[in-house]
Amino acid sequence: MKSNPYLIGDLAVKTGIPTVTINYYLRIGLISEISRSEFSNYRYFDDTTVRLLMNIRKLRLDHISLKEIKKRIHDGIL
Amino acid sequence: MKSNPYLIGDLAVKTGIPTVTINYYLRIGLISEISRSEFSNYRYFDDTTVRLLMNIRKLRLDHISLKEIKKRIHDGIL
DNA sequence: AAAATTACTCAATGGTTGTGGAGTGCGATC
DNA sequence: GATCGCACTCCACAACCATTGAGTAATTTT
Repeated sequence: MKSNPYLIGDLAVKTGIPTVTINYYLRIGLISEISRSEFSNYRYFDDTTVRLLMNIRKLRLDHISLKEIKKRIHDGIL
Repeated sequence: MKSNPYLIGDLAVKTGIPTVTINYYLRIGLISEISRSEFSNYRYFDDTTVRLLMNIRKLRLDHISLKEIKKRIHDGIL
């Protein structure tokens, strides 16, 4: 039972994080796509990605480093 | 959304129907999108659309008219 | 102080999508 | 024979997405 599909631009609208930053987070493996378009190679995301990004945004406003955030995600705290 | 998300190009790959034709089917209201990207305005589809298009393809190979197909869809036969 | 790291940010290239309008081949109708 | 409708098909435009390499300001490390 999945949720709504999103493309990267939708994530930006929903989270307030610019697409370039989200692209950066993808590049460093902080977040990842749910699946991909077979044809266009576009990345698909869903509501879990939105929630994760919102949490990341909060932590970043508290000056928590990306390394620490990555660790928390890996530890299942996020 | 219930199943995997698709963009129009994915539908073309999965059904063998060219994107231009799918676009035409959309234009005349034979099929419709499940939802849309808020940001890019791209159309999202899912597996129900894939199955519907495959049925349409079969009927079309049997020279069933689009009007008849549209009627069958409306009547819930498809 | 110099060098390195962090967290972005920008730019260029090439493929994808939406939209509207116009064109095409073909069988049916007048 | 000309016109009509059907079922596509093509075109041009603008916006979006993926990827890569490079740049940058601020902080940290050496």
